[in-house]
Amino acid sequence: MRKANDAKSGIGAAKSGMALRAEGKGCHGHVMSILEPRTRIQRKNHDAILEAALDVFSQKGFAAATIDKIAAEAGMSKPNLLYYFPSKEAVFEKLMGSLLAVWLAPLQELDAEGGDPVEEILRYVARKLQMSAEMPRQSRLFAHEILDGAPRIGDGLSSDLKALVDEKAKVIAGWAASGRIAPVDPHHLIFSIWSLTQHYADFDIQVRAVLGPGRDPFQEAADHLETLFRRMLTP
Amino acid sequence: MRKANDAKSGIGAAKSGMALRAEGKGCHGHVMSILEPRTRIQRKNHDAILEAALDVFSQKGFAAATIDKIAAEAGMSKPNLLYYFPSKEAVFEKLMGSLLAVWLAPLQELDAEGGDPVEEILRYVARKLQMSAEMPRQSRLFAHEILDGAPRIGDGLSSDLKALVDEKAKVIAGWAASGRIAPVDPHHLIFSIWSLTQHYADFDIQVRAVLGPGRDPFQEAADHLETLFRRMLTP
DNA sequence: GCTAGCATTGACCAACTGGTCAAGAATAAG
DNA sequence: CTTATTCTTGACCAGTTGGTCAATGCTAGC
Repeated sequence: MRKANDAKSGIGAAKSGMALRAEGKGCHGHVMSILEPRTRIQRKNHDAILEAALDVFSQKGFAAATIDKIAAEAGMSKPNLLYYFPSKEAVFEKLMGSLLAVWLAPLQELDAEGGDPVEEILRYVARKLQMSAEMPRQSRLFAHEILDGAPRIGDGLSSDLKALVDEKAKVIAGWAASGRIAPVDPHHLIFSIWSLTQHYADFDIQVRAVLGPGRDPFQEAADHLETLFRRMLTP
Repeated sequence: MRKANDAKSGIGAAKSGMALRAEGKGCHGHVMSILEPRTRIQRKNHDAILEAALDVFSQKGFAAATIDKIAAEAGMSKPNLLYYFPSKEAVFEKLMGSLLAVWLAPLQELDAEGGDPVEEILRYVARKLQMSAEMPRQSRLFAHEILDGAPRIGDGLSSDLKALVDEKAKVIAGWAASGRIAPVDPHHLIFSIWSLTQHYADFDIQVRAVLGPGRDPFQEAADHLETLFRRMLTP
């Protein structure tokens, strides 16, 4: 089934050293599989491809996406896209890698020293919901990947992500132990926040269909989730 | 992009009348596109196909699924599968249609006369979580479809589903108005229940990766969600 | 055990997809 | 202007996929 990328770990492996030009030989193939684009035109096309890839991949997932669609969306031919990226998988992995940090930034900012812990968590919830509202494509991209069994993120989950969550779980556990928030399992609290906020991006169609026209899902969600988490966390 | 199935509404349209045998003419093609299987062997193969289809469709979604894989999983050849169903889409729609009722049954049972409203809702949450644990493939199947933009369920969302949710939202609103549960937006309460319970099935890989080995996600989730919703709903 | 219709499948086809390649167009450096 | 390098793409290829069809195996009723 799989070709030959079994223990390839996908994302994490992309940011190794290798500063110099790489493949100085002729070999017309793709210029910069790993390096950042150098010239003006390279940067433009590189960005256009990733933007188009976000659009296409986030709609129906990896399998339904075609490099033809991505290339068309980026305003270029398929061979031209493959001049910048060696394969469809490479585009996907580069995209995921470049988005992961942004996507996890709000959790990174969750800090032990931030005033009232309840407000600190509420701020995280609000930020996360705002990201669902303003970056639904990113949310759906990750949702597709996880739902597919994370075959391309792979170890990124059990290494980087787990480490970050474990770290923040300790902070939350500290708050709970000191009675500054109601007792709660920190990991599952984080799952709940992810689940509830991303639901409004990932299942947007369902939410809108059920609510009917003339309602603003994200505005209502902001109120609802603040109530929910405030009731849940206030000691 | 789409072939020619724009206003086709998918699921709802499948259960029209047409009791008789349909297509009495020779025409070797698929026996019962609409009818239930008649003979012993028809029923066996019909069921095997739908079971296999659930397996394959739920893993990577509609696009990544192939009728070859489904046929192999069902222990038959591709033409044989296409003898029972006219197309890949038909298999998918039949599957969704046959599962939708089961999937929504717990919500159907949510009743105004059921003792304490908080316990009634908690029972719904527990049942829904149990379904995620015991029927993760069904959960993922629906998740894929909604995430894809519900192109094959189509109107089912804004008609049948909306009607059911609106009905139950009224019940919940009544409970809130009479002070038997804390004030809450009924629609968003239902979204929260769906989101939190199905999260453990749809994002199972992520949950397990973050929790690490040796933990039981669904057992922990049961405790966590009971706490969450009890705190949220107790007046 | 015969036959009519049900069940099954190998072979096939057209459309599509990921990826290659050689040749030409644009561009930057001298 | 020249030219070495970078960009760009039409044409092409091999593999896959949804779906068809004619031929054959099988079963039920007689």
